Amino acid sequence: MPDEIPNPKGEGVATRIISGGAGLVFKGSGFYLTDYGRNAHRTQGDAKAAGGEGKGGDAKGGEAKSGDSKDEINRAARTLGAPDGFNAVVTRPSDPAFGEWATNAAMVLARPLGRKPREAAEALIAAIDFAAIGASGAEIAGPGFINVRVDAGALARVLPSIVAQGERYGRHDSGADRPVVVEFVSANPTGPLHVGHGRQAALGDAISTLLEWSGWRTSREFYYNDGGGQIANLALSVQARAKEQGGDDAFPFPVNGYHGEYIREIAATYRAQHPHDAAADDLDAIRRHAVAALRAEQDLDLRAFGVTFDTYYLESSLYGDGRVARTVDALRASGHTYEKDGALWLRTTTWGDDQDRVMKRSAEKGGEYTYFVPDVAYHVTKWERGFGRAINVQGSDHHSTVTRVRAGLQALGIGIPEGYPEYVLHQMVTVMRGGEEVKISKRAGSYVTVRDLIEEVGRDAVRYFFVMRKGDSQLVFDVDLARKQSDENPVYYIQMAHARLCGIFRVGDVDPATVTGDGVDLGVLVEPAERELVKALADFPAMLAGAAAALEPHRVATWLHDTAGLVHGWYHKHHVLGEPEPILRARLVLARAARTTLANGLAVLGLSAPERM
RNA sequence: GCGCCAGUAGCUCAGUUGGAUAGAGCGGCAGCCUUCUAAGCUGUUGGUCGGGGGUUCGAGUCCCUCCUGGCGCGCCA
Repeated sequence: MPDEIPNPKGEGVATRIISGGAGLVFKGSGFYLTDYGRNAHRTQGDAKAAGGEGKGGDAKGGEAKSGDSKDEINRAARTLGAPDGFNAVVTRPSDPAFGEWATNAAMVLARPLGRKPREAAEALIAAIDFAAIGASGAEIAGPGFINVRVDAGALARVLPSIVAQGERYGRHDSGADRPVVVEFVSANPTGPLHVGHGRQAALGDAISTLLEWSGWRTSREFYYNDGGGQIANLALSVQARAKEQGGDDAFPFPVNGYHGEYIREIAATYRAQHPHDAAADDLDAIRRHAVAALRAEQDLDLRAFGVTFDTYYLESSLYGDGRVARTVDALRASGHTYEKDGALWLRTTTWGDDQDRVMKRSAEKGGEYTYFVPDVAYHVTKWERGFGRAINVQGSDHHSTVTRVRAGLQALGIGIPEGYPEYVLHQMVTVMRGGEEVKISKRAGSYVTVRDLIEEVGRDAVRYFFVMRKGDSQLVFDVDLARKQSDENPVYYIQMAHARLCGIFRVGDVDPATVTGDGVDLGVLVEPAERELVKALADFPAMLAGAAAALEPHRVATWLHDTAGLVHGWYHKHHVLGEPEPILRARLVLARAARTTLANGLAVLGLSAPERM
């Protein structure tokens, strides 16, 4: 039965599907058995305790959202005879001189309507109900763009809406409370977490949060590859070090053993805690000790990083409950397998793999299942646990597994969609310090761990640096930059913007809770710097929705940095305290809305929003 | 050889899914502290968007083809 472990966030309990203490039982084949049952879904209903479904982007009385503008433009276009498939593109122009909204609709319509672009634009402008979308006017620009203007009062009507929604501003419910499982980190318990795992932890956690903000019922899952040769290798490595420490230098160190310093430390604690095995002969006990020690280490790393999982799933449990055997039987029955050279193969080429894959090794190779069989069995459990959507965050070095896991699921023919699971593959991380690359080699043991980074530059900086780039890009982690507490460091820049906004209320002795925007004339927010800031705040929900849909948290990081820049610029150029009453009151509303929105963005990335720095 | 990803300013990277004069940060140069945090702000410098074709009103973005780099291509996980 699963252990219940406290969730550090204090939001109920998480369930892990491994036993805490003596659950690992060595089986002759080299695999492990746990007491895992079939109750992974048991606490699923609690998983979203902190989430909830948002009614996001309440546009009532606020600036019209791009979706509303688009609907109106499409409606107007149809009155002119636009073709059925027509769908206007409405964007926020980069140059404020082009207004608050722009559409290319007239240029796209020109051909089907048989008119020149600018003529089509004139007709379209005549047909659009601008009042309905909160616009004060429109003009034709360039080759046929229609630029829509919104006056200050209408633009700023979004601010009271932001204040009213508070911590919920930016949430929406497109996920409709459907369950999704996000698997990430999934490190073998053979060493501390390295920087690659760190990127995955930051990325996976942010993706999970993004999905929660989109109304998905998200479950974070950690899969332990605790079977196979790697664990045996770990045990042998520790044994060799233990014997060495006991004075037995003749014992051979495994050829592919782990050379990290942590192996010596684990060997030392083993010897201290197992005085009856002074000769270090009990390989089974050594293995259990090593796995427990490394899992504890990884838990500490994750805790330091502020990442919490709802479920821990042990590969070994798949053998214990017969899932691997059942999966193999089902695949055999599907007719997609064959025997060759004494091994059992799956015809993965049917689903686009470049070669068929071995499921079960030949007798002379040990007769065991290859890793991908439990992988398929594991993903079947995701499906059977009710996760109609599954997202795997992995390093790009695992991309070859994508095709074969999906192929295995398709071969089973149990109704799992072809694109299941979805994969977010991230490129490798290069760590730079003092202008030189720090080599990462797990086997060599001379690599940078997640905890090294956190201790050196702080949790917030590590998390931000890991999500500020698109996962597809290789990431250079500049330790020297991350540890700087200055304007060169983007995470401090963003947090400083938030702290400054808080400072306005603190110094002015104004209780933010009293600033709601009720009865305040927001039409006085006419300065370009504040108009730009208002627009950035208004775009927050759409930006979040886009980031969630694309599974790209770096968009949030980019938005935060851009918006922080707008805050700093506005703060520097315009004062709040000491201004005439109408200006003061309106700017306090802007300051509170900006503070709330920045804090929400920081929260999505798992970053703190300090009130003073 | 095959597959996936990337190539944008001196460096690190964005670029709203095909739109207007390609943007930030850092670096360089020149300025701003009796006013809500100078951990900040302002100005400036800097580009054959890897090369070449193509698609169309319009391409950093889509297609083809080369070049370069990373990661994979096992009866390892």
